[in-house]
Amino acid sequence: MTETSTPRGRPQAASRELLQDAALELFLENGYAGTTIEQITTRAGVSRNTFFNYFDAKSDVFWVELDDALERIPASLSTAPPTAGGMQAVEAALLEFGGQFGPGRVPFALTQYELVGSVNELQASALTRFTRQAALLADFLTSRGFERLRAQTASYAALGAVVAAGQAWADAGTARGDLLPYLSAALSPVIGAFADE
Amino acid sequence: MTETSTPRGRPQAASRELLQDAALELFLENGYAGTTIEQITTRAGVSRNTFFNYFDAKSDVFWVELDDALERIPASLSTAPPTAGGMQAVEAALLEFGGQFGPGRVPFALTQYELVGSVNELQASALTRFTRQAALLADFLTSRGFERLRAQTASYAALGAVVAAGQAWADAGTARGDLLPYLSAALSPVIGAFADE
DNA sequence: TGATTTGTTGAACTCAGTCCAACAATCCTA
DNA sequence: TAGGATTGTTGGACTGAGTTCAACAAATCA
Repeated sequence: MTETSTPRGRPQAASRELLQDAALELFLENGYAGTTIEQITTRAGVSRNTFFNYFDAKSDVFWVELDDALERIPASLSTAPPTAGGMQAVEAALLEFGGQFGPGRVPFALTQYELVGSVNELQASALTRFTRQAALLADFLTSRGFERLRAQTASYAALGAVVAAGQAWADAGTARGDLLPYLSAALSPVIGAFADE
Repeated sequence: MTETSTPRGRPQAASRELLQDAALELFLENGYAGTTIEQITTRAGVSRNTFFNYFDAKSDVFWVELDDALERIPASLSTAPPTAGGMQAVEAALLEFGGQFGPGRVPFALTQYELVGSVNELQASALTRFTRQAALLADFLTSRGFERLRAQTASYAALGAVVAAGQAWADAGTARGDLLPYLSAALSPVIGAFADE
């Protein structure tokens, strides 16, 4: 599977995890905006530029956990039976996505989602992710016979539901149980609206 | 209405319109990313810092026309008869918003919406606007008795429809007629899904 | 005339992100 | 055991948005 033999050149002095740990610590101590890339790399024991060997942007660290979960959506979509409707497949994929989170696993981005409202970099990176996923869903839906505008609208609406559910769940604080109930409640009217092809 | 008497201190050397004209010219000539604030202010005949007396960010110029139209939404919402459903009021407000655009009036942001995908500042500023409007709609819907999560989801979905319609309309190129048909097509399933209170 | 108000300017600064050339640590081959 | 190739790290210089602040300029008002 993964590369087992010893790698070729100079060994890595850092890793995504190392930098991520340093960064999240600092985000908690000084806030996202109050943390510079230099502080992150200093704590990780490498130089500033090395950061960009592992992440494209400071904001990428903010989203790592969500990104990992988002990555599986395409695979999840492709396992949908061709007999099921497009929207049902989307619903299943998004519920599978949401099923990964619970009281014991709250992605950092969600615990701090108010930040997205106030930090430019986070807004930009949030929208990047939203539009990427929307394009993914919309392509899938068009491949299932949806007309373009309808596919786009349905995708935006479904992802909007995911975001709303995530925020409501995060707002629920320590009392929150699983994300799933929030997600399926938010998703169901949207799926229903676009399901009848 | 507006201040009629002569203003007190030093007269303005610039104006939003002056800077906007200079900026949009340069955006067309060199692209958004290829235009610096300094170039804008130089063309407008003022100094760099003066730009920030009139706009909070370079990206604000990109959205001016849309911002102007968005400003009227709260007023539009408040004119809705209390007898009408919340979603009907939202639909009416968004259609009124969309009704302002046609082949003769295509906001700059829409003619160049692909840019939003590639320029960080534009992504951030786009999401700012999206969330601001969403908060507005959600507050309105909660005031009409919607439960929070439902209000948020419906707001995101409705605005998603607006965005999808705007993009589809922009994609239609010179052949496009009014925005309204696109908008009402995108909006109708969403309104229907959340209408039955 | 001088005080007040409002707007403009320049300078210095922070920080994310980019680019590039020098260098360091490893493995592989002869 | 010495080269070469490979991979990663580092430092330096740079761009450009956005912020802050103090100095200055142009107007009105008393």
